[in-house]
Amino acid sequence: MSISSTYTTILETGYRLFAEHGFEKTSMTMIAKEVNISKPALYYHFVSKESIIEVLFDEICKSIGFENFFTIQDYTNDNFEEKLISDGLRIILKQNEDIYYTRIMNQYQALGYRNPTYSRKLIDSLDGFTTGFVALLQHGARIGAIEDTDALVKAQMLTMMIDSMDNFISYGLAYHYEAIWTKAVVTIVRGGTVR
Amino acid sequence: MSISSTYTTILETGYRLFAEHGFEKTSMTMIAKEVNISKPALYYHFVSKESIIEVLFDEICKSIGFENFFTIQDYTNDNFEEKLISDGLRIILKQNEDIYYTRIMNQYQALGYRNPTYSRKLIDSLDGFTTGFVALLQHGARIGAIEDTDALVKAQMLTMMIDSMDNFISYGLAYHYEAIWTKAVVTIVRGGTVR
DNA sequence: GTCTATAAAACGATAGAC
DNA sequence: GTCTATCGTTTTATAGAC
Repeated sequence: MSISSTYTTILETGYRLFAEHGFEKTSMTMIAKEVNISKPALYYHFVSKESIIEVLFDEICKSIGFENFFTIQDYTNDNFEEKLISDGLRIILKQNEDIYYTRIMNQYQALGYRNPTYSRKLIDSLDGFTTGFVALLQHGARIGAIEDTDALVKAQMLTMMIDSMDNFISYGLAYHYEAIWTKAVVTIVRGGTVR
Repeated sequence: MSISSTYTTILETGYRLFAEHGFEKTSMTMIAKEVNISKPALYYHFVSKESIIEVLFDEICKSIGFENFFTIQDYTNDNFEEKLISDGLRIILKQNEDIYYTRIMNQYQALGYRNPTYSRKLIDSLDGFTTGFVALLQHGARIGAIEDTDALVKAQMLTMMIDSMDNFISYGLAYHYEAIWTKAVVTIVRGGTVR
């Protein structure tokens, strides 16, 4: 259809191959073969393998913002706890639909250890979740749905739980994620001050 | 000293280089140069690069058992909560001492996605923590230190929190880990049943 | 935009001497 | 146990025609 349909196909194919075999073990030859073009044609669209990896990362980053999963205005005194539970579970569900996501992110985390460009964006994304949860918890306190204590620590715990659940799910660990997230929300969000 | 001092040096050097540059970007030439031997000398001690990575993994796995951090018998009715907190914080402290640890484990996790030998051992290690926490919580309930509810879910949450804290610390995120772990222990362990 | 052909470098691993 | 020298393969990337 579009004049850059090849461009998109390359990105989609790269996403899959990178997740399956890893960045290093996925060669430009493999991608070209899978897309059914020659290697120089591939280099026409992307100046290097690294640039495919970079563009892919930016695309992924766009889709993982806190606001994509939580809309603070929709939280009321009546639905606060149950909505926080169900919205969190939606994230888990989304990861179950895309088995490649966490495998790819694991590799971007590794890149981040050596390249600040990647770590910066990953940290920003996590910060976005923490900041979002803080705002959500403060909203909850304002409307009288929850206690007004330790918002930052609670938000950091929720961020870590979300991240960790993604990780464990992608590894095929049969944990009780629904019960875990529910308990996290119920006890953490309700719970009082740390001594 | 020992006849296999070179063998040990290779492992230590490999650990550092693999953490710094990654498995793929660390070549046998680099390791040989850093150890100050030739490449064939390196191949005398290890039949392949993969075998260095494997031996390294087994060494690491030995040091991350639940029992290395938590001794159930030492938990009494008086010290239960505070000991669980301090023992957990000891794990965090240990990771701060070895900045390479999480970087290496991140890569073994990636290997595990494609090789069951690695994922099997990683999952066993996590299972060891969950099983250990269950036993610890049941012990706590038996001696009347905590409520006797949802031991498995609580144990899974604690395992995930430990794993996640390691991860976030290694990424340089300045979270309130002490407060987070304390709150996790206090609210999760004390807290009642999930509705 | 896509192709065939190829360059240039790096890699894992080995032969064979000492 | 360690060396020099080298093999065979694969990699990223490009020159140049269409």
